Amino acid sequence: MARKTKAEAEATRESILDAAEKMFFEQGVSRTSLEQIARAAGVTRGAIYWHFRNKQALFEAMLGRVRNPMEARLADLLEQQRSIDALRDICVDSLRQLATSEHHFRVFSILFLRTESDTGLAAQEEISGRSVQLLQQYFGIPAVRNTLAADITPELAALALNSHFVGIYFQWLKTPDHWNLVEQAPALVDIIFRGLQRR
Amino acid sequence: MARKTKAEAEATRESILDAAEKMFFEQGVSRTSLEQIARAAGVTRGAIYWHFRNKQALFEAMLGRVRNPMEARLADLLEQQRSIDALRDICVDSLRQLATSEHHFRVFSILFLRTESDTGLAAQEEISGRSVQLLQQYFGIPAVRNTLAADITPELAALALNSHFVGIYFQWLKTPDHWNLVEQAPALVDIIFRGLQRR
DNA sequence: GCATACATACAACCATGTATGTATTTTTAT
DNA sequence: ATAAAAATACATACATGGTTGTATGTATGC
Repeated sequence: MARKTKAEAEATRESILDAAEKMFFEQGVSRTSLEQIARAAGVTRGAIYWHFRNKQALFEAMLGRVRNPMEARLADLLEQQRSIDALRDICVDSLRQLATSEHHFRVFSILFLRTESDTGLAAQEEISGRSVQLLQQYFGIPAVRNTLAADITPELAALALNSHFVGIYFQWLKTPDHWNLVEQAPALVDIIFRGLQRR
Repeated sequence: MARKTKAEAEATRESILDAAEKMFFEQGVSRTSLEQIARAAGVTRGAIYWHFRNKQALFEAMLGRVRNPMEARLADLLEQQRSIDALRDICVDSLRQLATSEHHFRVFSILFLRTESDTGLAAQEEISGRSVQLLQQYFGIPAVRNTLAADITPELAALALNSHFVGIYFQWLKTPDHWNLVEQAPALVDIIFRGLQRR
C-alpha cells in the first residue's frame, strides 16, 4: 500500500488507539489480539508495529491519553487554599465525568476491571497516588484540619476519601446500568464528607 | 504412573487448587499456563485435566473455596435485628480478616487485581451483591433507619457502605505494605458510619 | 532518491485440548 | 476369600491453532 501523508499517519495512529481502547474494553486486555485491534482500526498488524513497539507499548500509549481529571483541580485547591466545599464540588464533578464521558468510562473500566497487568496497576498507582498526596497536604492546612473530626489525621482523611472514591468508581463501573451515578453522586459525596467533618 | 487411592486423589486436587491460587496471585490469571500450575503442584497437566474440565473450571473451583466472610454474619444481623454497633464490628472484623488470612488475601487479590475475566466479575457480583441486599434490608428496619441521617435511604446507605468497603479492599490490596489495615480498620469504619448516621 | 507508512509473508513458539498408555485400586462374580 | 474385570488417577504423547515478532516488499510523500 501507498505511503500516507504525515497527518494521515497520525490519524491512523489515533484510530489504532481508539480501536485498542474499544477492544480492550469489550474483551479485556489479555484476550484481545493485535490482529483484532488492527481489524477494528481498518489496518493490518503492520501498521500497529510501525507505530508501537508491541502490545504493551500500545496499552501504555492508550492509557496515556487519559489524565486524572481530579489532579489539576486538586493542585489548584491546595494552592488557593480553597474551602472544603470546593473539594466537595471537585469530587461530585469527577464522579459525573466518569458517568458522562464515554472515553473516561472506557479507560477507567479497562484500568479497574479489564486488565491484570502490572503496568495497569502501576498506572492506577500513578493516578491515585498523586491525588492522595495532594489531599493529604490539603487536609493538613490548619483551617481545613480544624474542620475534621477529632481523631482524624490528614493522612487518614485522604486515605478514607480516596478509598471511598475508588470504591464508588469500582462498583459503578461493574454495573453502570444498575444505578444512576450522576443522580447519586452528590449524596454519596456528602456521606463521606459528613463522616470526615466534625459535627 | 500408578493409580492413587481416593483420599490421595482428593489431596492432589487440593494441591492443584493451592497451586492455582498461588500462581494466579503471582502472575495473574491469563498469564499463568496450566503447565505452570501443574509444575507448582508437582503433577502434570494430565492431573489437572482429570480433575477439572479446563482452566476456566479450575479458576471457578478455586474461587469457590472462599465464601464471603461477611454474608453469614450479615444474615444473622438482619435476623436478630441487632444494633448498628454490631454491624460496625462485622465490618472491622471483615477488614481484619483480609489482612490476617493469607488465603483471603490471595483470593481477593486475584478477584480484584489479577483477573479480567467475566467470571471474575460475576463472582464479585455474587459476593458483594448479596451483601448489599442484606444491608439494604437491615437499614430498612425502622429502628435502624431512624438512626440514619435525614435524606439517606436504605438503598443509598447500603450502596455507600459497600462502596466504601470495596474501596478500602481495593486500595489496600494494591499496596498492602504501604499502610496497616489492621490498625486503621476501626477508624476507617467509624468514618463511614459517622457519615451515615444522623448527628 | 531516500525515508516513510504501511501491507504481506514467514518462522517460531506456546498453550490448549485430546488421545492413549498404564499401574493400581476398587468392584464384582464365583 | 479370591481371581478376574472394570474403573480410576494420573503421565505421556501428539495434533492444532492462535499469537507474536520480524523480515521483506512497495508505492508514495518529501
